[in-house]
Amino acid sequence: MAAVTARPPRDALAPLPFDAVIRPAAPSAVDEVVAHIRALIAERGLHVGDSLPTERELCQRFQASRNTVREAMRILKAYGVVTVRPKIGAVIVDNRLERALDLFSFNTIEISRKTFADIQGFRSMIEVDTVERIFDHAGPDDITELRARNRAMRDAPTMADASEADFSFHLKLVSILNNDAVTEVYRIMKPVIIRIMEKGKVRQDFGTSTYQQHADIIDALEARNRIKYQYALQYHLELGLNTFGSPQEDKRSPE
Amino acid sequence: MAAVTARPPRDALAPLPFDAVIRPAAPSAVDEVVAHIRALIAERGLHVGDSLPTERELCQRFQASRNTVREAMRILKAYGVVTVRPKIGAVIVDNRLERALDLFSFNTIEISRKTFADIQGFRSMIEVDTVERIFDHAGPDDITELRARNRAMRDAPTMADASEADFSFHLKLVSILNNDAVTEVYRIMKPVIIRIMEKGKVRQDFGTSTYQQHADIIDALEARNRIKYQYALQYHLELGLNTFGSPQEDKRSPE
DNA sequence: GCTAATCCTTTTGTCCAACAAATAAGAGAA
DNA sequence: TTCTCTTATTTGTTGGACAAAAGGATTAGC
Repeated sequence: MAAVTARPPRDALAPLPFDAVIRPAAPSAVDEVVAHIRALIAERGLHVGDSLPTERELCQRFQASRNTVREAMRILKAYGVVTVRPKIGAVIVDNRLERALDLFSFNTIEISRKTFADIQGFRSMIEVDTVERIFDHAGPDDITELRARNRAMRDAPTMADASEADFSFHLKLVSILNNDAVTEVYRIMKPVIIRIMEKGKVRQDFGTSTYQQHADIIDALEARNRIKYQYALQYHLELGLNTFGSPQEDKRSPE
Repeated sequence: MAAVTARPPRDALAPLPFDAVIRPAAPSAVDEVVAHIRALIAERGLHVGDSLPTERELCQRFQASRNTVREAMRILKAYGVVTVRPKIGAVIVDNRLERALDLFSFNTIEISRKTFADIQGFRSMIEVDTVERIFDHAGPDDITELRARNRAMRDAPTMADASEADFSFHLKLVSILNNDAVTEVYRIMKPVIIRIMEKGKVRQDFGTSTYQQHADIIDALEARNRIKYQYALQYHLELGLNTFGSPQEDKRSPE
């Protein structure tokens, strides 16, 4: 009597095999359940604090096994959109920011060189290439604030505080652009940027070389010297690349 | 005959109940497996491209059931540190930035005038201000591809298809920068950008004025004419601003 | 001998059923 | 009424089965 049925041929109605051939990225049952749950949240207009149906109810609703639903729930938990407790069930939360931080405290995986280069390249576009916009908007108060944050970095007691202050300096710089989209993206990227800042540095570096580089950038900004500003900032951003190591990793086995 | 043993009392050795009281966040079996795998990666010094042991091997090594190991693997996949394929197994990757950005594609941003201006400003920084980088990287193939996508937009049957093709054009433009961080940010902003593109337009506009603007941009890029390129692109991006309504909200600094 | 199609084996993907643990809710006693 | 104990429900974990994918070994055909 068919002890285990194991997911009736993809879909009881449609002959999926052809579809599966055409579409290489066949969504797994778990992915489908995740999409279903997201759709459920959307259509019911659920917000933080609201509860989701029980696992078994979701099994029945989406015609999936409990393990499949549980794996889907694991994804949602990992994304920080729900918390699950026994008997209580799944409750919608918003811990996405914490999760983003968790991602890069994941010391087990070293940030790849490609990621490193892309992030620094992105920052270079936002901070260096936008020189005209920054010069347009920067006022005396901004200069003062930048100097204060640079001193805070120099005087920070620990490595973590120093890199936090370092980020704060650059965040202030881009905030001069007065563009929420930019600051939001920077906020999301903060964990990676922090780790990049600490890469190959010791505490003392923040108080000496990094401090001096920041000072040069501020001076150029205050003097409205475009060339010097771009040179100083570009130099500052590229420095970490050397400490990262030789770029042999990316090579596609030159055979 | 004890068909299912189900995790012998937490730990065969230690009396955990006290611990459980002291420590409110009692780590689940899945969390422990995740920690074990992280430790395994660290102690073996595994990097991007290396493979993890098979699921059943991990079960045996950590004394956990396969479902538990699978849920742990789901977490690692959600974190973007491994990819798993049948028969191949789990391979270490680094898609954490992509996942971090993904986290924030959940919320449906409502587009205010300020948001609209910021998004367009952001695009202007990425597409216009980076002119030197784009000129450095753009090749004949890129020009051809841009022309193809522009024609696709002109010939699109519906409004939705046209705006999709419009986005595709701009995505191709920024992809010339060869920076995953930029393309990822564009990808998550896609829904908003699409809505901006359709704002105050009729289907015909994509085939006439928008098509011509794109053509001008491509011509300038091909001719390596920086001034013309920046002018054409900036003009193109600012056009939508007028159709959005009176800009009384965003007090433009009177220069 | 060499190529190509076929079979085989390994590994992940999904399903099912059971028991353990946690806990909210209700029943019962003071 | 209020506190405590029981109960029922829900998540957490386990074991086992089969399906599907994919690489490797085997064999047929030239």
